[in-house]
Amino acid sequence: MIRIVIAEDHQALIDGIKLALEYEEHIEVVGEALDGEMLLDLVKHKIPDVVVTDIRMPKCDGIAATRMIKKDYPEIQVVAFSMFDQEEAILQMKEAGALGYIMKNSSLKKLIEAIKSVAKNIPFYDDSISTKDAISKEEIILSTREKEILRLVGEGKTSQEIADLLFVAKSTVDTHRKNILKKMNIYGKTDLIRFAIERKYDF
Amino acid sequence: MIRIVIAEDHQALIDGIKLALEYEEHIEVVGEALDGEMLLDLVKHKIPDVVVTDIRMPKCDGIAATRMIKKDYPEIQVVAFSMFDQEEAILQMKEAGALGYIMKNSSLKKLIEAIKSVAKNIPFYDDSISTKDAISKEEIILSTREKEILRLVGEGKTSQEIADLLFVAKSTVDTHRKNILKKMNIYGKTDLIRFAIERKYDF
DNA sequence: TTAAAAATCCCTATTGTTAGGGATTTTTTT
DNA sequence: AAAAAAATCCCTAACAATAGGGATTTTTAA
Repeated sequence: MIRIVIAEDHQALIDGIKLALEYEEHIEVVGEALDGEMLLDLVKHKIPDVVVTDIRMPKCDGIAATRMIKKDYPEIQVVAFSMFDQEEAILQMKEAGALGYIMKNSSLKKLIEAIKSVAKNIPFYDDSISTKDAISKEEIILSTREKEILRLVGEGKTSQEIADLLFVAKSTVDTHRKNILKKMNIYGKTDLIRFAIERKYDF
Repeated sequence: MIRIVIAEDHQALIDGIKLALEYEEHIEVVGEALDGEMLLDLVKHKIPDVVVTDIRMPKCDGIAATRMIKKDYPEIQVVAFSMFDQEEAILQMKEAGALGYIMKNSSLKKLIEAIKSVAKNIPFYDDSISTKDAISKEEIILSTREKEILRLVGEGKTSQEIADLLFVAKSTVDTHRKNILKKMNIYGKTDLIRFAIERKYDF
């Protein structure tokens, strides 16, 4: 379980991140801060595994906060989440000790990848060539048909409805569902509908 | 169905908004723009009902874009989604013709409320007193127990598991589920698990 | 071309949810 | 105190999904 703290000026973005992370089983948001001061306070009390922080923040900016965090808690990894194209900020953040850097145009999916990556001590710099091969990619090896069916499952369709749509037998759809469950290592506890809805943004 | 176009500098925020709106049956995202120029182009081609736009954007800012949109398409309503505490921007946006204004610290839920509100021609200014009573609130009349159970359903728990947690009989949980379905007017087509997951952010 | 992967189909059994009908007790509101 | 609302419980039937086992055909890649 990766315990993270989010520091971000914009509540809406925090909401979006939390919404995306809510369905990540291995990532738990243990705190959120709206400025650098709150962030440092939170880190002290929660001791998270990963800190995701905006660079521009009120009271104390992300770079300064990262420096202090890395000084007191070197084992905590930091992902810088910048809203701006500050190229020099990447360098400053690297110097401050951030292991991940996400650009303003990155998707939430990338952010999640970054969190997982830095948690394993693997750097993740988006839109940079230097570490592209180091990106943690646990490729989902679903076939085209399986993805198609998973999508339809996520849209709330039943096996019978999917079968009718794809002109195949219900038993075929059921078999695909079974194989998807196996590939995804979700045994019993949850059903595929939930999984499909939760992972919808990940296709 | 409210057809909307989102203009927003930050892809991650667009992702978050789309994620939240994906489960809003009455709102459809028909386009997204990363700058003001793209926005004006999109509006021309898609003619949406509502435009959600950031104020600070490359090429052409949200205020200027709003002015042009309201000039050519006065029936299109605009929700300004500002990342900054620019108090003067509210006035400028009002003058430009925006009917809604969401502050940087607003939740995505508020944004959805704003979209629904302006689509009905009702102004929505977050953190302002003037229009607070005009907020569109289709209150969900679920009881405390029902909300509690809906939340647990959304967490992927089965009726039996919920029953054990709440120290009641499974039949009680089932009855609550039935009543929730009735109150929410979801007959057959979808199941409650889906509904609960989809509305999770709305509690 | 041959082996591997993907896609197709069927069977049985169990569990879970929906949908219909009941009913009683507790709490809240008028 | 009486009426309304909320919460509790039970029954049956039907449908849907999971889990286990099989099997064949078509595609793709080595």
